[in-house]
Amino acid sequence: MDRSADHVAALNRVLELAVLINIDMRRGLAERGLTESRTHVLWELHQRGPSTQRELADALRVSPRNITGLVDALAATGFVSRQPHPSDRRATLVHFTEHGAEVARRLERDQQEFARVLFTGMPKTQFSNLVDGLDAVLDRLRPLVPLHDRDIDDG
Amino acid sequence: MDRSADHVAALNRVLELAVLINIDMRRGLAERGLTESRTHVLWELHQRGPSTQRELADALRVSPRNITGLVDALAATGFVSRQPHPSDRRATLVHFTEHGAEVARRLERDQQEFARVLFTGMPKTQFSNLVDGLDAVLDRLRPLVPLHDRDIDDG
DNA sequence: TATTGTTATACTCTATAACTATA
DNA sequence: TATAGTTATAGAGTATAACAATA
Repeated sequence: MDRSADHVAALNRVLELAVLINIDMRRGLAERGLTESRTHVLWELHQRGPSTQRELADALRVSPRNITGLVDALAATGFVSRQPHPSDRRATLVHFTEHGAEVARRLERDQQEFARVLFTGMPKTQFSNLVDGLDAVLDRLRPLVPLHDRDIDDG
Repeated sequence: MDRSADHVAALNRVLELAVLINIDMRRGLAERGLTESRTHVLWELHQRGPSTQRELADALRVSPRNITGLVDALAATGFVSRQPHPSDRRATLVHFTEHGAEVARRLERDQQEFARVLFTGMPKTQFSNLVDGLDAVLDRLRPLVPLHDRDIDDG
C-alpha cells in the first residue's frame, strides 16, 4: 500500500519543527546586538577557545574574507578582540572580551533552558521513542549529505 | 533526577536533522538557477496559484520591496511573468511561465521522494512513535512562537 | 485616505581574486 | 612556495522611507 502521504506529513512535521526552533533560537539575538552569523562565530569560540581566523573559517565553512568581516563586526560591537598570535606573526588570535564570554555563556544556558521546555515532563517512553526515531532518520540521512562530519553550530 | 544532558542531546539531534534536511533540500537549486528565497516564492505560487506581490509579501513575511526584487530576478531568469491584475490596476499578478511551473512540479516530486527516502521501510511502530513524539514537541513549541499560524514553506 | 508597487538608500552575508606580510 | 589575513569588487537578501498611480 502507498504511505506516501504519511511520509510527506511526517516530513512536514520535521520541517515545521525546524522552522519553529529556528525562530525561537533567534529570539533575543537582535536585542543583544547579534546576527545569526556572528552568533555562529561566538558559539565556535565558546567551543574551541581563542582561535585564528583561519580556524574559524574552516570550522564555519565560510571564506577567510567572510570571517574578516564577521570578526570586524564582533570587535566593533565589543564581543571579541584580535590579539597577536604568539608564534605566528601572520595570524591573529580571536579572543572573547568579558562581555562576549558572558553572552556566550548565556547562549548556552538559553539552549539548555530551551531543551528543558521542549522535553521536561514528557513520558519517559515517549521521549525515548522520539530519540530512537530521530536516530533512525539521522542514520538514513547522514550518508546522503556531504559534510555530515561537520559539527553542528546552532547559536 | 536531572535529565538536562539527555534533553540537550535530544535537542542536538533535532538541530542536526534540521541542518541535514536543509542541506539536502537545497541541493540542485543552484543548478536550476534558483536561490532559497526565490524558491520560496515559487513554492508559494505553486500552492496559491497566480498571486499579487502584496499577497506574496504577506505569505512569505518579507517586505513588498523584497518581493519586487525576487520577482524581478525570477522574471529575468524565466520562471515567472508579471501580468496586469484584471480588476485592480495598481496590482500585478505574478504567474508561472511554463518553465517555472515545471520546476515547481519537480520540486514537489523531489520533496515526496525525499520523504520516501527518510521513512520508507521504517518499522510501523517506530514510525508512528516518531510522529507522536514530534507532535508532542510541536504542541509544546507552537504556543511559544509567534506566527505559529504561518504556513510552512520549504522549497 | 489607503493600498500597490516602485525608486532610493543602507546594512548584512557571502564569494573570488589580487595583494602584503610572514612562514 | 605556501599560508594568514587584508583590500577590492560583486551579488544576493533584507529593511525603511519617500513617492507615483490607483482605489
